[in-house]
Amino acid sequence: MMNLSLMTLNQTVVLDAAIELLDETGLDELTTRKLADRLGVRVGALYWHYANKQALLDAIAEHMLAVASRGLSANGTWRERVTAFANAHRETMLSHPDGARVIATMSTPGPHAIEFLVYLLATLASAGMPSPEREACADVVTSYVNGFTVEEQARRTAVPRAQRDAAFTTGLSVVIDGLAVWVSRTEKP
Amino acid sequence: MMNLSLMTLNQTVVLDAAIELLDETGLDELTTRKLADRLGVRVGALYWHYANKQALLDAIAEHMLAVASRGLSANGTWRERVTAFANAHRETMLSHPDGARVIATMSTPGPHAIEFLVYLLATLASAGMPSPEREACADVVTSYVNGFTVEEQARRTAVPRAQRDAAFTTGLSVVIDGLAVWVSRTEKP
DNA sequence: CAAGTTACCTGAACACCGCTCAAGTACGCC
DNA sequence: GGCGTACTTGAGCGGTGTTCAGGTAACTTG
Repeated sequence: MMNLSLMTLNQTVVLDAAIELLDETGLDELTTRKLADRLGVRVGALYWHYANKQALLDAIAEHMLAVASRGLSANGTWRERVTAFANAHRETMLSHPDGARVIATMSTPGPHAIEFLVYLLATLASAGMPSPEREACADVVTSYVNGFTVEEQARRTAVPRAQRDAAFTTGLSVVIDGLAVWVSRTEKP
Repeated sequence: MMNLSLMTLNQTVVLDAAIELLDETGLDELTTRKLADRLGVRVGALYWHYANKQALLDAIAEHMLAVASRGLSANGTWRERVTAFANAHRETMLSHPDGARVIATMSTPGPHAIEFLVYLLATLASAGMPSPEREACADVVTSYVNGFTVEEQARRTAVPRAQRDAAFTTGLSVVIDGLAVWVSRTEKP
């Protein structure tokens, strides 16, 4: 006896189905039972492959951040690289419904999440930013992107995409100009 | 027959009990049944006073922001006022367990939430910031504070409070320096 | 090839959750 | 005293994440 999809379950198959379901129905409708139905399987089967639902959501977040990391280049000025980081971060979150919530409520950052963050820290280091302030400055960027995008995606408002992009870009310029002040302040004396 | 607390239920009593329960157990344990137990009442009674659980959480958020607004003064430079706003925002969120989540997932901003935001917008206006950019700059501040504090409170990490305060203050300085660049840029020409 | 071990899945529950609503109770007012 | 309003109960609905003994199929081994 084989299941409907003629395919044994494994972590990747479950993950892909979960992402499909997320894309079609949003995070609130992503339940273990609906996921099991889609896979032609009973609920309990899922728990063989993922310890619990949060572990599955963490896997989704990891997958998203892996995609985001792929697009980052080591070339360009630090301003360009910070901009690329922030845009990739936001774009990734917006690429799935409730993607911002999925990433914000991630319980343990995986290797790709760390790699993603390290890119930002390395960029700030290359701009000459010393270490105690560097982490705080990285937090400014990630906090801004997170805060902006979570709210943007939570409100189902009819503000057109182009306008939201403009607001994000303006805000990002403010942040980067703030970083530039600190860079010049620490490299001058 | 009177209930245990010798007190008829009303919106304020329910709200106060909900805040107590939030303080003692956190948002995940704040359930309608536990709240009813605490009030010596059955679950259904709550729904006479609040349409649903989200309405009750919104009331908690409103109450928190009302407290936050009370501390804001109209005096000082725009930098001092933005700093006061950001500190009050964070302090309010940290004043209850999961307070950041409560405020971030607020469905409809009430009058106190609006009053709070208007303070920031008015401050930026008084600094000479013109209108299309002003809203984006306010978003930078609120997004940063939200993003920072949500993550700070979500991670139950053992980073000492003083260190988190320092990181927040450093990040806030970056943001304000960024705003200052835009202020001087728009008032000079 | 038979027996045994492992990997995976089912079936059936458990303990919760937010929410609804007819029926009951207590109160103030005419 | 009777009535109407304000509030609460009691019971239940449909949903959630999670558990686990027991089944089933496939691979390994003697």
